[in-house]
Amino acid sequence: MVTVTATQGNASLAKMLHILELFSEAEPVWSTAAILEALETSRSTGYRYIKTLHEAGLLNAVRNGYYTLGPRIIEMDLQIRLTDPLLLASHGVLEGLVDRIGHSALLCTAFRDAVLCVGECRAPSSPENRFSRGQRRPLFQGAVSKVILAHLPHHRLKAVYARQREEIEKAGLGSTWSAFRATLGEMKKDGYALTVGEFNPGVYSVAAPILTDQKTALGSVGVAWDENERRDVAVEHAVLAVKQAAKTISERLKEAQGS
Amino acid sequence: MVTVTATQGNASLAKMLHILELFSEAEPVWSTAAILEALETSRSTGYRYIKTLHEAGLLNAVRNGYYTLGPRIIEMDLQIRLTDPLLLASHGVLEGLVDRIGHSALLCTAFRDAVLCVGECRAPSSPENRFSRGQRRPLFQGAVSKVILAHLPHHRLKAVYARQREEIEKAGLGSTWSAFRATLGEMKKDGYALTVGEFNPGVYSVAAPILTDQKTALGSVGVAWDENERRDVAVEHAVLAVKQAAKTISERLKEAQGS
DNA sequence: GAAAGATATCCCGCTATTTGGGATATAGTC
DNA sequence: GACTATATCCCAAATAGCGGGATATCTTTC
Repeated sequence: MVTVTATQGNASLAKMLHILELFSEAEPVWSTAAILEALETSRSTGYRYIKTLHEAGLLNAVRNGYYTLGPRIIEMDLQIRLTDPLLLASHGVLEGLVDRIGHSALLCTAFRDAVLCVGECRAPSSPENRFSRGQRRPLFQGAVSKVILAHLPHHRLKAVYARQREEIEKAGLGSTWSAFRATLGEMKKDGYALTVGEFNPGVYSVAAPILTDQKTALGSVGVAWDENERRDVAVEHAVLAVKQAAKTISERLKEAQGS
Repeated sequence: MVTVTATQGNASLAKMLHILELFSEAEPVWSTAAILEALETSRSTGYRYIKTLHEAGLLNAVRNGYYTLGPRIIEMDLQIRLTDPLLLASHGVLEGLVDRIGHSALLCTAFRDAVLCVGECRAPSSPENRFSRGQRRPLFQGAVSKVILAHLPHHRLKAVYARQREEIEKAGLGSTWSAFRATLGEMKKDGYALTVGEFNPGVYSVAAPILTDQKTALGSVGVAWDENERRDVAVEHAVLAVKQAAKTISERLKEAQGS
């Protein structure tokens, strides 16, 4: 677990928010006692934090003294779904991709030093997978991630490299800054990324960047399919379709920006 | 807008969280300046709050000095979707309802003095409506709400009545506590609620409660259709199907509880 | 329906923490 | 690579949160 770094001065604020980080798929329900222990604070303070979060709707009391993440989160996610320009601009496009390629499509965006899936459209045949909205993915594996990485703004990229030099080398993206930039430059020139079995074994993935006017990435669109699935889809065809989809979304975003 | 009541002692904590309440469908993007003004606090403090929320991922920096709700919310919503017992227990059931009735189905739960939609399954013909996951609905209008209200635990109901006496009377649920209880008792006996055009004009709605062992509501399932849509579905049929669905979900929850 | 057992809130002096105004550093723009 | 706007840092003062214990509220049990 990554501890949220409270820069200075507002330790209690960050500490309170840290409670939200405790909840996971494996441990979705926390007792007050467990929260208090995890916080390493006095009973009073812990209860106060819990109460505040509860009043804000970010925590939900289930049975006696047990909490889960709260309903306000569900509400706020809807608020985002209704207003996120990226998501709105992709309406219909993902569906179109699925129709054309026959495999599941994904919409992603950068989040910290990772990539977050914000939209998806599953192919009819496709099994329930782990690529739903809200899924976090590593920044250095998989086509949707790599293609975003390649189109990150200058300084963002530099900051990422400083923090993740080791991971970047491990992912085979270059052992020096210039090698790293060269690898990404190649991808940038192609305008798409293709990976095989990086994030999930045996899974093909093709992705293209959604770009601003300044040619930096707002996100990416991609399709993925298992190597054991029907292979009659030419990779080139997928590349074209994905690039087309990305372009459509990019242009819609520019329009929305203008209005 | 309902101001979150900070009980005591932790005003700054609540104030920070209040920033999240600023964002709405109508105003999804806020400038730092506007946030600072809304907070009525010093520049330093406001920036600190924003920074803390930003570090927690609850705020997202878009362009220079402008924020939207952050990606962590999307992640946490997934975390809830993957673990919420109510939602998990309803998997397949909503789809079954839609197949049987031919109209859109809804899964709801109580939240503060309102009802929150947490799941939906739209009928193929059904238009994009406003009943998605995350939508808040009044507690005193519409079948899904009323049926939850009728099965609220004793003290919850009393508290609600104290706060919302006026609204309750306006909704025709009774002008005294005993009349209110009588109205709800009727509904409780029936085991379902039927409303016509309460929340949305011209919309029929049938709902049944999802109950615990103690016969208090964890939520409700319902179906809704426009009066102008195909009317060949007998209301009685819908009632039976909805009650059946609610029963199935209730039983699944008990099983899950036990294991 | 009333009592026992938990769970959460309140009280209030103390002191650590946040506060806030201005200077400074960073990021984004041209 | 220089400029403007945005965000962070610095530090003294004091406010507002902290914590230990008592109390109130809710839940369960008989």
